Amino acid sequence: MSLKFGILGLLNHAPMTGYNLKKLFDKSVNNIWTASLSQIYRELGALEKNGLVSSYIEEQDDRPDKKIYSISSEGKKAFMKWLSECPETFVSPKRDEFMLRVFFGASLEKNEVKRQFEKFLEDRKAAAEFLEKDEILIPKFIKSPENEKLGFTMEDGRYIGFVIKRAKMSNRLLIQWAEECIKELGE
Amino acid sequence: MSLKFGILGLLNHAPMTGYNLKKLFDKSVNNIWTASLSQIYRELGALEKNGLVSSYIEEQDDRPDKKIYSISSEGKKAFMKWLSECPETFVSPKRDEFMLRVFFGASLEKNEVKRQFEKFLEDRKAAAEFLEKDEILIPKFIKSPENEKLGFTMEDGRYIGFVIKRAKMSNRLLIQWAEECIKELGE
DNA sequence: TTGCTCATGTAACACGTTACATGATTGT
DNA sequence: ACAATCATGTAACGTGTTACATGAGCAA
Repeated sequence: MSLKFGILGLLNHAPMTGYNLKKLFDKSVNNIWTASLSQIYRELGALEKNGLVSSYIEEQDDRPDKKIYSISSEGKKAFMKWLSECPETFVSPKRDEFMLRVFFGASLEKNEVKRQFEKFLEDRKAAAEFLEKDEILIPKFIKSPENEKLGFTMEDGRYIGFVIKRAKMSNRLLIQWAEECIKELGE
Repeated sequence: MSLKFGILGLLNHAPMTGYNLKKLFDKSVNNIWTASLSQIYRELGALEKNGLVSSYIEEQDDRPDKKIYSISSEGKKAFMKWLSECPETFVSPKRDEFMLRVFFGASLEKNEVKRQFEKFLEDRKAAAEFLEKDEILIPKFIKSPENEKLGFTMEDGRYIGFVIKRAKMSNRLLIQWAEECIKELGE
């Protein structure tokens, strides 16, 4: 239900192709919402049919032609409506495969569980490397030459900062949690 | 893909009906994996077709007859196979509507965003009440009369404890995060 | 008398994943 | 020589959500 609004929200900054949208998705909203290309194309088709976005073709000789999508005024209205109405529920569906494994851990040898936890830890530490080392910095994101045209403002930066902050905090927490679990499994 | 294993894992403790499965899901795996009744029935049908579970009917006079599902040896094998193979990726798909809102927060009035954050906070605090106040205690869960027959051991308790711990830690983190965001929006 | 619990499902729809197809350009 | 990037999609499948249908018993 929200992929729609993710797309509208990005198009609200600047018109772009489905392909571009996917790349922006991966770089920006990705911590929050994932989408595959085919999903995006399908959704764009549906949005166009409903008049929330419009498109035109930009021809290219060397590469496949581009189909550039823009948000319509209808689309802006729909986006703003969604954004401003406060949701009654804040819990989003959770489907965490690793946690399922942990839950059923007793059926497995302790050392095997431990090994899985250790791989999990590695994974989180790799993520930390990326998250903590200035790889994700709001000004960097906003002022990068590729994103310059996207019209992200400093005010956007504040909110993107909130998202990044949460990602960092969560990641640190997961590392701590995993370490404590491993320690408890250790003796 | 994992709903299947969630069901098999619970049936691995004791045979039960789809309806019971749903209730157990809600009480146990719910922090990790959500499933609706119709999903569970459909999945049980598929599992039975593939020989991973079997069922028999227990007739009742006052209430609708029960269809009780048990895990087969095939099912146990499949479950153990899944459980023991270490996943290469630990990131599960994230679709967090509230975070999407935050990401696009700049399009909204600051006070409106703040209001949404405050509702979010309330929500998390309500969850904290439940999580922190001994409502979720492993021994309580395992030794409750209703769960007695489910064959959860103390070893299960350890792992369920890990899950609960993470839920608590995450919730505390979210409260802290939301408070910091609200503070930053405050001035 | 209204709604919850028990207990089964079906059907339609929405959304997500994976695989396939096409084809030039650019970098290693 | 090989892979990645750019750029479009379609098709099939798998999973999740919502609504509907049935029907007794029990508690507020």
